[in-house]
Amino acid sequence: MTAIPQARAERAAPLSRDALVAATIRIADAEGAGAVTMRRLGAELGVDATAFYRHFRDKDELLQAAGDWLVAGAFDGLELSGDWAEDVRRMVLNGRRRYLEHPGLLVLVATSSGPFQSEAAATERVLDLLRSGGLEREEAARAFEVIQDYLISFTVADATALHESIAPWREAFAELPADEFPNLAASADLLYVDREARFRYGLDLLIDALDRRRT
Amino acid sequence: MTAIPQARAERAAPLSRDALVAATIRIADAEGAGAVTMRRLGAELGVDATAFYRHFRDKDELLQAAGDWLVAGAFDGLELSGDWAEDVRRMVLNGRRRYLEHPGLLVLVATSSGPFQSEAAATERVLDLLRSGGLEREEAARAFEVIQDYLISFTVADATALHESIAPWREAFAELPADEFPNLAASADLLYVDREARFRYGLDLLIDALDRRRT
DNA sequence: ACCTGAACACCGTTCAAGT
DNA sequence: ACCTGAACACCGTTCAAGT
Repeated sequence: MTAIPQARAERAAPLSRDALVAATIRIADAEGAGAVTMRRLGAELGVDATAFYRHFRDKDELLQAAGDWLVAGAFDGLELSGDWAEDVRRMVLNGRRRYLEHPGLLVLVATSSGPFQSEAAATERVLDLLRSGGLEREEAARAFEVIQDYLISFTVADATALHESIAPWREAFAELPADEFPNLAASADLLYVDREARFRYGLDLLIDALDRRRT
Repeated sequence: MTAIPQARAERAAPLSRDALVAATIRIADAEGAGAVTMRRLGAELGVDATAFYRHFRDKDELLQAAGDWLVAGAFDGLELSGDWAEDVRRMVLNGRRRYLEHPGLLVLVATSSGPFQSEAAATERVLDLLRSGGLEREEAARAFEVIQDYLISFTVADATALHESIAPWREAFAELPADEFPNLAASADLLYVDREARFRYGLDLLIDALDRRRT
């Protein structure tokens, strides 16, 4: 399976791993991570909830497959410029865009464990870029880990926050006495406004520092 | 409530919000985030599971209170040096240490939403440090957000990973053909080894870049 | 070979009844 | 005023029975 099936498959086509993964993507996109249950999956595919267990050992194995699909597309549409720092930036932002196209699925998959098959190829590609710019072996390995964690952790948090409002923060901070919280009062209009800007700011910090560590 | 009660309170003391939060901390520390259920909480305190609802509206309100306690201690034991970059580093590492003393609780609280009361004071203190070093208003606000997200996101991921082995990653990568994944093969011994080193490396990248943005 | 459906051991939460 | 206990609407998963 390489693309998301568009049609709502209410007819009872033959059940398969791919059909279950596709239904998972559809439900997570439309109704959020919490909506992906065995019973919901069965209803989506016109099948009993427990038919699932003919194709996957348990729910975690389904999430592995779904996560594998999500990560496999992390470089889709990526165009490199030849400039090292700019390309690291493009790679990360491309992955982020891909993941935010499926926020519900991302949140769902984040609860899963273990490595995805497609992670090996992704790791190889990022390591290749990092080392090609002159980052030595150990530096590249650590940079890879930090960049990966930064991308995944922040984007999962953003995907989770998509459904809840950030208004509670702003309201809670707005009510605080300015004499007791002077810095907070002075910065209140800047906090919790734009999660995309926050992500890019931190990413630029990381890349700037890495850029200076190249030999 | 400012300290963790040590005693296993099997006797039926009068139920209260503090007693429920203390039991939550104890259970999460000892048995993990998943063990904190209404029925388990009731058993811990010698009380019916539903007695809980006399003191909290729902489970999320309990997690808010527990998170508030956790964040309130983020600066406990912190000693500053007077050097700006070193102090930013100490602040973040102090919070991380505090959170990793209660990994189960951290994971549990991470599923909660909304701001904690103690976050205001913590934000004020971090903003104060950032601005005192010469970071301008907007730069300080964004730096605060990135540092906060970095600390929380990475540490939650580490706390989650504490209970699962990282061995699957290393094994999966070790089996890959070296000619197809040359960079991965060359770096396999460096990946997924030390999460603490990874955290500090990324933190140093962020602080280095911020240090150079001071005026 | 694959799917069904009852069943089990769990969740969080509500509400009438007890004291 | 506070706690109990049955009950509800959910979970993921197992297993014997169907076709």
